[in-house]
Amino acid sequence: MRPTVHDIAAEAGVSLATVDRVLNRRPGVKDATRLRVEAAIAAIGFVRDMAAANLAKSRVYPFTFILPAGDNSFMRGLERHVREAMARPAADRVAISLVIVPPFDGAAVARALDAAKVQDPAGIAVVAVDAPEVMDAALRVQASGIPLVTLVSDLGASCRDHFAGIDNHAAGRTAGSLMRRFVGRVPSATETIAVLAGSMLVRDHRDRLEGFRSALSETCTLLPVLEGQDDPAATERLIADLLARHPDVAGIYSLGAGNRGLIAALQRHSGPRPRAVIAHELTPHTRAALEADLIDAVLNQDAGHEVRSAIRVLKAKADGIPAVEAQERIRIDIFLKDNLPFPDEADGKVLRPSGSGSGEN
Amino acid sequence: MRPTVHDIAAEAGVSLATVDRVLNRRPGVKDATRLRVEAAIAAIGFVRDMAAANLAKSRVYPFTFILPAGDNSFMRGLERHVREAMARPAADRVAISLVIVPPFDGAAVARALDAAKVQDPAGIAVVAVDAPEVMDAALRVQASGIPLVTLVSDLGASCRDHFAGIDNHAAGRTAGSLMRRFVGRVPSATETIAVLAGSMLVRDHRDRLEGFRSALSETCTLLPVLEGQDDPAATERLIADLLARHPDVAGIYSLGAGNRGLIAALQRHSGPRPRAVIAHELTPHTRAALEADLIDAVLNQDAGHEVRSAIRVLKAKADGIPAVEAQERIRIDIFLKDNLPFPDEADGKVLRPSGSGSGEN
DNA sequence: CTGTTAGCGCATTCAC
DNA sequence: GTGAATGCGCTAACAG
Repeated sequence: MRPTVHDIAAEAGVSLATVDRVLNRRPGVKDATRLRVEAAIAAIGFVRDMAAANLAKSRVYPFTFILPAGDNSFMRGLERHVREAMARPAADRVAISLVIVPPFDGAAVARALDAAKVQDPAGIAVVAVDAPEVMDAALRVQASGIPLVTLVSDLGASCRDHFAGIDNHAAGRTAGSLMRRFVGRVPSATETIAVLAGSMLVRDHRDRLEGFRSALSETCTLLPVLEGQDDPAATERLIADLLARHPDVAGIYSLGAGNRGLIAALQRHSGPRPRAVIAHELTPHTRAALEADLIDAVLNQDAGHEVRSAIRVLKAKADGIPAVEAQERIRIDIFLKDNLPFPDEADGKVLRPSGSGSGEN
Repeated sequence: MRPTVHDIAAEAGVSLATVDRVLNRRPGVKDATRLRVEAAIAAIGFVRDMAAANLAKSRVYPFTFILPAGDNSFMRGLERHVREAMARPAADRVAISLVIVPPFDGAAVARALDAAKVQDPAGIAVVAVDAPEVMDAALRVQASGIPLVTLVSDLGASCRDHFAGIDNHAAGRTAGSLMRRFVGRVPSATETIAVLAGSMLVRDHRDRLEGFRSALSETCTLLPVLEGQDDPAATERLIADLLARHPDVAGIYSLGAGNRGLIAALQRHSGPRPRAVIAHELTPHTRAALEADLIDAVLNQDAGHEVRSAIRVLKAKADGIPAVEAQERIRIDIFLKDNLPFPDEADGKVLRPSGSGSGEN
């Protein structure tokens, strides 16, 4: 049997209450006593049973998550993962309120932040829009002492406590590397590459573009960036036009959403498709396109990981624990047709089992 | 407040004990009563607090892990993750005994299995060697009612309850796809590709080779498979010889271990290196090689995920819960220089935070 | 400053 | 078949 608080108490010759005070760094213990208890803890190698502690505390962490509306598959997947976390409050003693705001609407996000603030939750997670009014609202949240985490899309580092998302510059570089390799090297000829973004107004898209450019450097010729506003219809028109105008385009990098439009355009296109098509986020659409050989690679951020990480960080911040940033880094997954995970996993509909997580998986 | 067993008891007009019997599907309850309790559970939407349940049970799961010795970096990483799990028994009420056996030694694995069996643990996890005596021992373990999980390298499906590892055929296909793309398409010319394996006697290597072949089909010419026995020195000789003999080799796929030898040979080689080099498992060596542009891509299986998954499955089996196979699938990670995770993560030395795991992750 | 006591939500003896 | 009582390891009122 592992040592318990009783064992510490016995070893140190004090009562449970004192042990608890020392354990939780609470005041009201003479230094000498504290030292004795700490010695006892070290001596018998005590490790606190967090499950029991949480049970006794019966503390709940009220968190607010703010997500954009719209039919963006990735965002809806994100929402599903949040709802999943809401559905098992048992596991982590978390009570999440979910707020959906209009997409790409800084004012709406700012209002939602202010509204959340007055509820005084133990923490807020928000898919940020890179606008001044959002930053102001974020600063107000922070000023009121509520931990704030940005999700997927970041704000300035000074306006939030943590960012739960991928390194978008690295993602862009990764896409660039793959593009270079996939397009192939035709000696002494630079290839033409097209980039499709949602909007250069959001930070993650800008970062990806920059990374992509830096990886391709002078290897290829980049056409002017197309902006589809993450809208499938607009995107389809842009891509159809591109394919018509540049039959020789060797690769397309879609760094935003609206991939349904891209896929539709590729499908409708009669000529040979570009040698390399790379997109972001594994959704039912991009998955199908991978399987149908319309897309060659998909870079993905695991929405489930991001949500769970955000929750862990918010809890840590709420408890005043510094939360090891390095451990909460979100990976950039690369998926080809051949290493697609099962639909349930990345894409998924299913809850995790009783155990822990992986992390984690 | 979430409903508790007391609420059920009140709602159904029975005692806690009866509620508990129904909850845990134990006999000794009249059908009519059982129905009433179940109705109450459904009515108030009760969900059992597993943390509290485990606390009350104070059950511990004694598990035995059997791993190969040797200086294989991947295996040592695996061992580190097992030790990590041993170090925090608090989290999952697991008590792991770790047994290290000589590598590639079927007889030793079989002996270790038999030795573990007599301890009567709640489950056994083993990095299998594909040999008849191991299968026999596995069957003996299963016959004695102890759940058995193979880790990383599988045995016949009939000899174990679960396999915690990647789909190696898919991994081979993935490598093949990447190889095809990385080598580039030189119209009307097939390229020469070399495959380096550890040994065709282990199942995962065979599976990878098969997948690789199927993905490349007639696109490339595969040289006869080199077998380095996962030994760096032998591997280095093989590769040096290969590079000398086939200066035109376009790609190398290293599907086993011993990558230090491969890397050393590439480093020493004076001429241009093959256009594409793909290896398995992210270790300090392959990571450094990726960063130094000696290797182009690394396929990886997350050892930490595998260990945690094995534990989850063993616990589920021990409790008689069927364990959702689909949720325990291990992903095939693709790493390029550009999307390398931080050292601590895949490669890592650090423990996870207090929270759950992402996934896991 | 320190100790006593009563739970947190659930499982498990034992009586009835 | 069913119920009352006790405890898992820890925290949080209260007393002292």
